[in-house]
Order: sequence, then C-alpha cells, then structure tokens
Amino acid sequence: MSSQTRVPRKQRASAKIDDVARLAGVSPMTVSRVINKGANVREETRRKVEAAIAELNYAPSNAARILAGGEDIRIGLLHSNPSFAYLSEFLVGALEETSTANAQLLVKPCNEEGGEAKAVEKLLRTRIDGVILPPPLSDSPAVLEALRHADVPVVAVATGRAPEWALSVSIDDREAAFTMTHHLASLGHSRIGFITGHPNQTASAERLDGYREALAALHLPFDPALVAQGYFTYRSGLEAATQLLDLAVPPTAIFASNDDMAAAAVTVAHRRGLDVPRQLTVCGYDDTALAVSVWPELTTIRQPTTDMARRAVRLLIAEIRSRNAGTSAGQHPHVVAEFKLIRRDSDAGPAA
Amino acid sequence: MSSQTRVPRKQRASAKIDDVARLAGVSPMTVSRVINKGANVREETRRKVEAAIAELNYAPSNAARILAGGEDIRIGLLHSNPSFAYLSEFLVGALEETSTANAQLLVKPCNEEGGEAKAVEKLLRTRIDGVILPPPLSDSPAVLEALRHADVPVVAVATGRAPEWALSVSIDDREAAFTMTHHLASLGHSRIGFITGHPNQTASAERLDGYREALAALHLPFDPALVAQGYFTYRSGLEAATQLLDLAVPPTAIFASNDDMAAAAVTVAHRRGLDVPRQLTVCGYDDTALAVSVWPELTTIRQPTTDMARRAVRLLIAEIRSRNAGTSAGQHPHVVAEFKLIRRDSDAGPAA
DNA sequence: ACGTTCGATGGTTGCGCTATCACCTGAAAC
DNA sequence: GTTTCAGGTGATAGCGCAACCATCGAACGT
Repeated sequence: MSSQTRVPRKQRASAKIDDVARLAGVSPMTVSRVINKGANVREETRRKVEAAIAELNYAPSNAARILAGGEDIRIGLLHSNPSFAYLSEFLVGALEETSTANAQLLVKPCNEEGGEAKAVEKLLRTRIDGVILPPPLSDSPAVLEALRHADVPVVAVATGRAPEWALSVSIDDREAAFTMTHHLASLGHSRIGFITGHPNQTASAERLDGYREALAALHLPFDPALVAQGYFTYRSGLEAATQLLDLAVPPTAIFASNDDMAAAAVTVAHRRGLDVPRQLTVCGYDDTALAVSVWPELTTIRQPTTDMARRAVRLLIAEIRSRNAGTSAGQHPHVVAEFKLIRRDSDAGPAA
Repeated sequence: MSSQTRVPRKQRASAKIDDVARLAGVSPMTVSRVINKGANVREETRRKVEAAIAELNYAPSNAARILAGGEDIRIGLLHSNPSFAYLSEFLVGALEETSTANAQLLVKPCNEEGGEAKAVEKLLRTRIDGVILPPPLSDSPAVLEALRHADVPVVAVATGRAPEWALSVSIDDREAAFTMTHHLASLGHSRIGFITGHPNQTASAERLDGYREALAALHLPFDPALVAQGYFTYRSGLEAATQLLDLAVPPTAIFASNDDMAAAAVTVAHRRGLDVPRQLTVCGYDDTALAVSVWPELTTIRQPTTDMARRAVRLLIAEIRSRNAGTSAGQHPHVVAEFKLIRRDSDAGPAA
C-alpha cells in the first residue's frame, strides 16, 4: 500500500559483484564465472572483468558465497597442553590451509585428563565436519573412540599407528630412527644408548623398533641395558641418561626419542665433565626450538610439522567432500611425510 | 510462464531458523530475537523457542547472519619466526576470542627482513579491519609505519613502548624487572648481574630500567660492569654470562632478560663447576617451555600470553566497531596485564 | 542454404538470516 | 467506555553471490 521508501540497511564501502559487472560491461554471472573457475569465458571478456576487479579492488564476500550454495566446511582441532612449540607450527600450517580452502578452523583445548570425551562431545555439538588431531591426542584411545562413535572424519597426525578407520599423516618414525641410528654407527659408534619415549604414544615403539632394526642391519649386538625408559620429559631424560652413563661400559652415543630428553642427556654429561660431542655423542628427535637453545646444538630428526598440518587439512577436506557427495570410497589414505636428519654439533665419532 | 519445478539446490541436513519457528509455533523473526539478544520476548515464548532449538540441535548459519547485515570483522595477525613457543599460546588465545566474537583471523608470516612492508601490503589487500602484532613485530618500525600509513587499527602486544596512535596490551616490563630484582635482593644478593635483551625491542630497555630502579630503591650501588649486553638468543647469553662470571668480583645472581639467556647462564655456570642455585642464582624472563626444560627449573617472570592475545582481539574489535559507527573517540587504550613471578629452583640466597 | 550444435552470456531465483516497519494485543490513562 | 501506549509479534524485503535454465550467435555438417 504505502509507497514507503525504506532506508537501505547498510553501505558496505567495498565493491560488490554487480559493480564489477557494470564496470566491465557484462552480467554479474560472467564475473562470477571469471572469479571461480573461468570456464567458458572468452579471453577478451575475462580480461575486461579482471581489469574491473583490479580497479575496484573487489573481493567477493565469503558469507554470500557460502550462503549461495558454496560449501561451508568446519574443521575442529583438538589439542592438549604438551609441546606448545610443536602446536604453533602446526597451527600455522592448519590455519593457512583452511583459509585458502575457505574452511573454518575451530581450535579447542582438551586438557583435563578425564574430560577428553567431554571435550569431544562439546566440540561436536557445534556441527563439525571433521576433526584434526595433533599428537599426543592422535594416540588417545578415549578421544579416538569418541570421535569414531560420532562417525566424524578424523585425521590423526604424527602417530605411530593410526587407526584404520581414520586418515593419517605422519612420518615413518621407524625409518627415521633407523636413519639416525645408522648415522651414529657410520660415525663409528657401536655402543649406542637409546632413551625411549612415553609408552602410551605409539610413535615411541616405532622409534625403538627403528633403532633395533638398524642395529640388526649393521650386525651390531642389541644390548637391553642400553635402552632406558623415558617419558618425553626433561626430567625423565635426566634419569635415563644417568642410568645409561652409570653402566659399567657406558655408551659412546645416546639417541634420545625427543629433544627434551636429549637436552637432559647433555646436561648429565656436562655434570660429569664429559664433553659433548668429543666424549659423548647425543642426538635428539623432533627438532623443536630446544634443539638450538642448548649447547651444543642438537643433531636431530625434523618433521615437516607445518607441512604435515597442511596436508592433514587437505586430506580431511577431501574426505568431507567425498562424504558429502556420497562418494566416500571407504578409503582412508595414510600419508607419509618426509623427515630429515638435521646435523648440528652434538655428534662426532667416539673418543679414541 | 512455464510451471517449471526447479530442483532444490542443496539439502542442508541441519535445521534452519524456519524449522525452529515452526516447531515452536512462532515466526522466524521471534526465533531470531531469542537467539540474538532476546529483547522484547515474553519469557514463555523464549522458553518454547529455546526448547525447539535444543530439540533440533539448531545452530544459526554464520554466513547468512553476516550477509543479512551482521558485521564481518577480519583481523590480520602478522608474525615472524622467533619464539614459536610464544606464538602458539598467543594463537590459541587469539583464535579463541575471534571465534567467540565471530570474527575471522588471518594469520600471515612475515619473515624476510626487508619484506615486512610488502607482507603488510599483501595482507591489507584482502580487506582487513584490524591488525594484531605480537612481538617482535610489535616493535618493528617498518611494519608499524606501513600499518599507520594504511590507517588500519592496530594492537601492539608486549611491546615496551607502543606508539600512541595504536592500541596495546602488555605487561609492565619495568615493574616486572623491578619485582624480580627486588626478589633477588630480598634473598640476600647485592651483586646482581643483568643480561639485557635485544636493543631493538623496546621491552629490553624497560627491563633494564626496572632493574636499575630496584637497585636504587634498595640503595644498592649500580655497577655498569654487572650489565652485559645480550640479544635474546642462547648464544648471546653464553657470552654475556661468561663476561659476567669473568669479573674480578663476579655477581652472586644473574637476572637474564629472557629464559634462553638464563638457560645459557646456567650452562656457563655448570661448565665452571658452579652449582645453581647454591653458588649462583639465575633467573629468567617469559616463562617459556625452556624454563622447565632445564635443570634446575628457572625462576622467571610469566606473562599471561593467551589472555593477552584474547584481550588484544577484544580491544581491536571494540575499536573497529566504534570506527564503523563513526564513534571513534580517538582514544587508544593501552591495557596492562598482570605478570607473575614464578618461583622455581634456580634461585637461593648467596653462598656464605 | 538451412538446420544443428555448442560455447558464451544473461535473467531469474533463492541460500538463511535479520532490519524494518506494521500490527496486534492488553493494560493503564482519560 | 474509549483512547493511548507500550511490549510483543509477524510480514516483507533484501544482504551478495552462484545454480539453473534460457538465449543468442556463430561455427559446423549435410
């Protein structure tokens, strides 16, 4: 009835697709095509449109895109307190990939020991299309089980033995430990001590296996006394290294399952007046910031953490898409990333 | 003309606002009101709607909300490589806050020395409403200048001297250093060595000032020989500590401007057969993971990093909103967070 | 020469939500 | 008893974009 002149709701300063279309002298639809895949657009038209986009500094509205039928992928990332240093590299990679894929990343801490299932439940209540699990959560039976129960796609990262039903991205811990052990042997060491990781992380066993396999391959004897139990903490490394160096015939090299424990081994050596690496070689694993915050800087194994996070996100998104399309092949890819032995100053041949 | 039955575009499994409305027997608009602020809705109606929401497990579509006139805040976070451990705590806080505020966080590395301005430019090209700068970028004149030029709201975090035109969140470095120095003196130390931070980070000077002020307040002499230049790196800490301990009358305590350098000081002490803390007290700053990855664990100053990130985001969003509303008061709040002296095992009274 | 096909383009519609205003009730005010 | 007003509620109209046809011209075949 009334010819009311409603006030416009807002004045987004930024250009919209119609502005671009007008400037380029085409329809909005054509602009959309140029932005998206650009299929079936004449070269000349495309150029005009692109020029218009550049001139107006146009950036499509994500919200509108999603609303108009684009997908809206939401990925949850659960993390627990340990290894903040690792987490940040991981987050950066995940964030990067989710933003280029136009997905949302929801980061949730999952700290309390018993509250894991609860944290999962809480996360899932917000409609999550997939979950990405960095270590050590990627090994947590409670979390894994809760997620499996919810039938949500999951990527387990850097775990030694990912569940079959999940996706995974990891390095070959066994091979990495093999490589490091081989490296130490090639330096001339034959009594190589090993400090294990926490028994509830599957990677720990893999690393130990790699150590043993290398020994076997090199026809070196495996001496159980040279394997000391550690728990990935500095403190446990202190004890393990002490135990190893207290041996009647102590090792000439110690390979620790992470950098914290390697740093601890260095400390123990120094306290005993042992020069590293002249009198004792010490190697770590993970290449965390600690590896270069210690003197001498640690020879260690580096995982491409940021890149692994990126890959994990990509894997997850692919799985989500194929699920949505009903194309889920029931395949669960397990990606193996390349590790790298980083040689620094903590290794040398055995003392004469 | 044609009574074509268009195929529906997609079948979002999840409930929409209309479903809730129908179930609750009200209009979508009422549901919207309940979701948002709930102003002018009868208590009974609200309850019905809430029940319907719960039953359908309804979650509003962000995209639709934004599109329908909600704000769409995009915050950029620039970071450079140093102190990955810090970054991750920071990221977690920032992510948390942006997601509850329904804003987007765009994380961009800014590594190359000269490419800072370029990184800023690249970030700004994507329509950014504000930028959050963790250290050490919060002290980078190049970055700051580029941002100021672009007239974008900025929060500088953990900088000693934030530009007036920007927002900031930091602890009072001067007071923190004062507190630590005071603590050492109260333990009985009167010759307290100090290792400075990198001269291009403004917090360094603040910390030194705090040290000097505490000395003055305690009527202890200030001896320039007890101040050694460091650069926040482990290596520089090694040199600085060596210099300090080589003094004819060496200090009985060393206060380093960060944990890395404190760890280095511990190493130097150990190499000289000095027991820490029995024969030398060493204290750090920042409470990074390193502080507890070293033996003895470091007494240090802890910044509430995660919380500071949260606050920074909140500050930025408030500023963006008031700008959008044209209410920008020209005020630039500078929030001061609470630090905490964390006492661990690296300090004790001076040797008798 | 004329129909056929296909590539390029445009018009229309609607994604799910909220701003706006109209409306409708009941209670207080006259 | 009627007016007034406020609080509660509903109807309508987009937000900016992309899916879905429709269309139109040109290259192609016979």
